[in-house]
Amino acid sequence: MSGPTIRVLTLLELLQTHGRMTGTELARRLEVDKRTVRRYIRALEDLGIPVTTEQGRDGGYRLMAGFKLPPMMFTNEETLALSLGLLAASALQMADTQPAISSVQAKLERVMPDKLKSRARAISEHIRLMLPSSLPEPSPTHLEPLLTAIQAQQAINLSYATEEQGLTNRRVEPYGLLFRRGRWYVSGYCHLRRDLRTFRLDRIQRVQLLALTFIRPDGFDAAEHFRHSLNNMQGNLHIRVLLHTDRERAFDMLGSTAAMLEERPDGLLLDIRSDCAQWFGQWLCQMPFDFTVIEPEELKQAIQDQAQRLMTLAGR
Amino acid sequence: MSGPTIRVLTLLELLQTHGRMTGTELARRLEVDKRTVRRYIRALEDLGIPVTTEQGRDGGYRLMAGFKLPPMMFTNEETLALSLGLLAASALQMADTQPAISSVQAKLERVMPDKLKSRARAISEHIRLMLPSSLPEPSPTHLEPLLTAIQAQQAINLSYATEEQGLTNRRVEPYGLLFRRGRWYVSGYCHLRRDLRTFRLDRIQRVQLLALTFIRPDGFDAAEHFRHSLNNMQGNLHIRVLLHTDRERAFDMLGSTAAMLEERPDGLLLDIRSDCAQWFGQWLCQMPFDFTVIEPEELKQAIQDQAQRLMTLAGR
DNA sequence: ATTAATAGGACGGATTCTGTCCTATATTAC
DNA sequence: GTAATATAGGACAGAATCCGTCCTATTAAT
Repeated sequence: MSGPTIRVLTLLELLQTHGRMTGTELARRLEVDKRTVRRYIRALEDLGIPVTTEQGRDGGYRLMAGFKLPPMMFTNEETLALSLGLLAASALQMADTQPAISSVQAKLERVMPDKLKSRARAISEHIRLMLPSSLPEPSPTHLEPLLTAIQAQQAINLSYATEEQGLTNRRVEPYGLLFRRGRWYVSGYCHLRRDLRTFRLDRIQRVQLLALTFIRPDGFDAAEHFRHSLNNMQGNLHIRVLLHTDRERAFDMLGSTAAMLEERPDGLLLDIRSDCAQWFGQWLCQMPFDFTVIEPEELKQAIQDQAQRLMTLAGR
Repeated sequence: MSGPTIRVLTLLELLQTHGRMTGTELARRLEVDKRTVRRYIRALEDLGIPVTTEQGRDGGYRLMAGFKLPPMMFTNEETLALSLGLLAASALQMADTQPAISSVQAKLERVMPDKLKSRARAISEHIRLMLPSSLPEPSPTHLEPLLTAIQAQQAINLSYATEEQGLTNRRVEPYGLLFRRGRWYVSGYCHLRRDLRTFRLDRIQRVQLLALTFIRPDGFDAAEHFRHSLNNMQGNLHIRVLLHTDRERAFDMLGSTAAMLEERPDGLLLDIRSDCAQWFGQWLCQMPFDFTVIEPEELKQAIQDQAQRLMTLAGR
């Protein structure tokens, strides 16, 4: 965002996408002073663009109702983001969308000027993403009806295969969908269990939309709930492990979890909650660097158990 | 018509309403010199607005189609793919693109029919992706010049920090970019080492485009080369391990690698090549299920070593 | 009254812009 | 082939703009 010209255009775009915006907000977005935003508004008015301004509390700028322009073509940055996104969708195989992705690319390229088009091509041809992809088998067939139900806030009837009880039938008010480690989940209120539950899509046999609407609780976050339901299954252990390594090597093993490591004089402290000492212990067993378990005792035990098992498995 | 900013925008408007216009005519209308009109045209091009210019008699300037986004139609599947892709790009934090992603979403929504728009909204609001994201710190600053160089098949000069030798300087013919486990890499022919090499972007200090073009070998695949360079560092061990578990549990641990498991009467056979027995052994150490190492011996040794270490680390 | 908005004048320093010279290049008409 | 009419863009120095930081005024909602 270099010159004033592009900023004025961006201001126009911002006003068109968001309805009303305050000067302060615009100033933040455009990275200029509030005073300058006023000057830009004035410039738009000089160009004959009808900007309504409202003074006082709850005031702000807005384009006159009915004034609509088509959006500007994507910028270089936007094209990068878009192309990377499509690459990611393709690499993650989140849904059975390979042909859809190609045709989206084709449609978008058709409306781009040559320069952008070749840029988009370059991105999709010369960038490779190696991402953990999902199971090869099942395209998530139930995604479509679930999305509809969530959008319309419509209850559904699920035929769901649990590990313990086999096929169950339950009425569910679906709140949100989640994709994690190659699998799709749907979260919602389950009338059978009378609680929030999360269901794996590949275990759903049948989805039936009901003529019952519901109201989604405010601020429901599927990821939040998922994490919560993982952590609260049992135990909820407070785990503290000191890793004797540096941030870079830690990142190689932990990925983004590495961000929450705390610096200590003798290493990096991993302070985290987990549901299951055994699971966490096994995970720790792959670390190429040394570590010290501060708490809990169960974790030490889990690691010892695993080590014992490994000795036997690799025995000659 | 006060400042240059307004005049550039007026020029845009003039070109939009009249079809073709000569520089002299534009200069007259804008009350500036012809030279300045040329500068304004240049400014528009820098903004990403495609202007065709025709030299010679009957020449002039004209806007090309594609400086605005036209209305667009997508199928349901395409909308899903597009929205998921943008969600993924946002979750992976591959580049410093959060604002770009939002504005792409906004622009696309503006050119879609209402029905699709609400669908796109529903997808981005009700679907959460939990994906391994990259390091919080460094937005990959060198992505842009590298992409340009790859696209133009232009050699570059890299200032690269290696672990062993510190800062090095080398001429590289960049072939492709790769994103893997939260990090960006560039692959290409390195004139210093006279071989294909892969460089981490966060270790690149400076990229300098050279006025030297090269020819990319046909069918170069960055992922291929990356895998190759990982595997061929040393040894190139042939590994065969029998996993005593089922496909589903195997997938939980192996991710997409699970696809290459072969069914055996007594379990699933993992037949793979790896460079380093130690690394692979440590990775195996986290498995919650039993397994049998068929070959090589080094792998058994590596697992025993790790198990031994774990015993010490978790000793009371 | 207070608060949170817009409105806009004044000013100085950093930056950009602009007209005037150039020369080069491409296309068309004759 | 040549002339005519376009665009393309480097260099330079003086003029203008742009922008943030001061102000003070005004308007509307709480």
